[in-house]
Amino acid sequence: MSWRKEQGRAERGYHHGNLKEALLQAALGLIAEKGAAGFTFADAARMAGVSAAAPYRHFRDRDELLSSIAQRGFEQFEARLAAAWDDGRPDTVTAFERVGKAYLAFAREEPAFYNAMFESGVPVDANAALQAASERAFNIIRAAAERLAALTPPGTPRPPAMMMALHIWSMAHGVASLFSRGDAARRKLPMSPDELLEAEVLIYLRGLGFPTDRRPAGHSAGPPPVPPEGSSGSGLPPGSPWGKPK
Amino acid sequence: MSWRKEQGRAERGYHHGNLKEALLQAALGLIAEKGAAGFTFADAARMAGVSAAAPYRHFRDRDELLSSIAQRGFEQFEARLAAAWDDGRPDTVTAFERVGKAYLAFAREEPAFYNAMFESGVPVDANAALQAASERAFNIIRAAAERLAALTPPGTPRPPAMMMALHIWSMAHGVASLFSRGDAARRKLPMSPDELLEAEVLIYLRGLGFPTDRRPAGHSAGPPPVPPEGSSGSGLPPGSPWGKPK
DNA sequence: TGTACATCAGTGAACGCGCGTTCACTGATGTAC
DNA sequence: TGTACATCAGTGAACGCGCGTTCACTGATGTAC
Repeated sequence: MSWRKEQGRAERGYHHGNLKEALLQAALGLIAEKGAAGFTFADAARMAGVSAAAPYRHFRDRDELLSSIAQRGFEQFEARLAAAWDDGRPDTVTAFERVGKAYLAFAREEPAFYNAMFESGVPVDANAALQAASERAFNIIRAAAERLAALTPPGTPRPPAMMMALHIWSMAHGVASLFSRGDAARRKLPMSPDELLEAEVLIYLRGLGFPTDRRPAGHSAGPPPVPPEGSSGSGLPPGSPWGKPK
Repeated sequence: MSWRKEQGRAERGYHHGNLKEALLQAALGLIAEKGAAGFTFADAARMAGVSAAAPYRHFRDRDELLSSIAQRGFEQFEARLAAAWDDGRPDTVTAFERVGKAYLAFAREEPAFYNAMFESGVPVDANAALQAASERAFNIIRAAAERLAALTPPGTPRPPAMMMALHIWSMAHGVASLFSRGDAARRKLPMSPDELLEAEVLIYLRGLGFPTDRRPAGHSAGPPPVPPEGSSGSGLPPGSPWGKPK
């Protein structure tokens, strides 16, 4: 067919130039749209404007592409969590809460990454680079938990720092995957996921002995305290979020 | 082929007798094995020992089968949560914690149902029966949260009961989906998911003003208090559970 | 009790489809001299 | 600066596969009389 060159591929030559990157981007878009389960290698090639055989020059198979995405996701995740933590400034509790929000924000804004990282079935130990990236991300939360642990008021029983890190992780993941993901499966809520998580973390911190309705000495304005009865979320229709239709 | 009758289908006649049920069971097994994403209609037929066309007599399509499973899952889930709640006996806090454990137990023991209900992408509002079933299940948690709310010591700010219900749900779901599912994607933990969730809930309850290291007056033995530093989980290798290989 | 017949729940062959993967190939790029 | 050549990144045709779905069919069951 002599029209090959004129057809769409006109702008680029025979070589794509940056196919690996283009495939990652295409896959990311497809995952955001249909979930990691529904994404196919062939589709990614098509979206990148390339034949179905071309991706094999850059990825052994579909799984390798998927785990590359997960890895990149963990790297960006780490960066965002680290920025939110900001080494505990201005104070540990404030920074800790900010990490929780950053977690949610990531899940909301990067549903494709989040999906590939936590819901695609890619085993974290599939390859060393992926595993290292995921460890670095978790270490931000762990470091934060350790600082928090060192600060808990004496007299209050508290779990090991590692457990606290896992608590914050599961709270954030729970809220994110039930209510904050970008796809259609998420449940409807009578409040924002951020409000929900923030209140949850605040109650948790209070349970650890931190005063949360008044900031630790030396810090003025912070996130609002646990919402009292009657604030957003109450007075709304009593339907179940598991069953809320629209 | 004249051997048709003698081959495998010998025990049953031309009619299966209970194909609908057999398909549901087959699908459940397949989902447990490969996840809802990897389950196919044809596979379910094969496992039920029936031609690929037979399922169409009982289900419009794959999605209808899947949402039937989700619905049945919510029904069983409700039953287990209700049994755990036991109308708040012997006391609200104890029963509340038992609900959390029942949640985890369900996720662990019925990964296929859990998957279909929460991770398969089946929209809860796909059909009225499914939605009703999921609502009934959530209502157990909501009822428990309401009783808890009515009991919170005065003076402690607390969120609406609905929000408390969502908190317990997301904690349980977070732990379940990260650490307690039956499939290969779950992360390794330096402690049991039950311990993790129990401590999390206890700290949360303490944050609501409940005394958790000593049971409310009138109740003797209960779950252990929040584990102090040094209990299970500490002193273990400092690796990240996101990256823990084996 | 027996028979005719309607209904029902399966069969198996066929179809179109898209995927993953391989293969010999070819156009483009870069480099040695 | 020019040319020969190796290397690289794509092509497109082909393959086998399993899935979803439809179709006319047929064996089994139940029921009216």
